[in-house]
Amino acid sequence: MARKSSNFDTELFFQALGDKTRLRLLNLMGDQEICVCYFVEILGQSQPKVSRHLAYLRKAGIVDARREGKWMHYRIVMPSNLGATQVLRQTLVWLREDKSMLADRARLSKACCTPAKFTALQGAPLPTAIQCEAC
Amino acid sequence: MARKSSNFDTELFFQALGDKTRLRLLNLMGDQEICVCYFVEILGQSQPKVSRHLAYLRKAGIVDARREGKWMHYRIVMPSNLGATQVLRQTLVWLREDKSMLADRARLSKACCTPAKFTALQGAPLPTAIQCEAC
DNA sequence: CGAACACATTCGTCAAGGCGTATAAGTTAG
DNA sequence: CTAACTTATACGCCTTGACGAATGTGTTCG
Repeated sequence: MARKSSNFDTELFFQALGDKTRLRLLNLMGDQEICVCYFVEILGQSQPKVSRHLAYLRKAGIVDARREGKWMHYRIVMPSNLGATQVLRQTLVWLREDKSMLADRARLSKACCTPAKFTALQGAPLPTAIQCEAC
Repeated sequence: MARKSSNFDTELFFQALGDKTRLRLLNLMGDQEICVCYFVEILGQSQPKVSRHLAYLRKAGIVDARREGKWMHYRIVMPSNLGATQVLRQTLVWLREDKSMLADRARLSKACCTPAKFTALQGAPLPTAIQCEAC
């Protein structure tokens, strides 16, 4: 059940955006649905750390998860609150122009094109809806 | 001196927005410049608490202050980072539609029209650039 | 079944920050 | 100068949350 807009936690929403790792995760997701192992590989952070931050984003109503066998796929979902949706969209646009965020996405594209070079990603499902003309 | 965009602290920016009291302060400021004593009166919070939150907003580069005699006037300043500016604008639009935020602004208008009824505001400078046809 | 794998959660530690209270700092009036 | 006034800061207490390390949970495969 979707949380009612009147119950939306604005503080939690902004607090969720107030962390570099979480912003990087959101930037990597963009319009895609991404497997946790890709986050771990691209960010170079520990798996528990990534998982905790994803849980925080989920609690704030910014992302949602889907299980596919052993793998968990995360994607951005627009919040139940319209104002929050607008702010989130603007934030994603902002991130898109940041240099370090651009570098993260570049590494993700590379990993998607040549997953064989990333031993941790053997057999892992590719992000969906990725457009990579080099593949 | 304006802080360079490359040095802008994105985490601090969002963390500054992740507190109800600070959002209320930003909402009250809007396009105006407001005296601290008005914040204290309208929010019904202690003066040190209000002052601490204003200091946090200032540290995050979201507001600036101007001294006028005994009084301090605070106003919103757009951050040095363009993306942050866009997000902040969108956030202010969001707040404008929130019911509790609307009520805060209504109380501010009332206090501006009839400051004599608020003993704490005797002699305090009115917010500037306020449009109040009822006065 | 049990082992291997992907991910989530818990635990202990530590730093950041929110609050009330008290006090300091800056300004003005007398 | 002193007193009154407005605002800022320091202090102690407490909660939240970030981290690494260890452990738990859910799934697949043999």
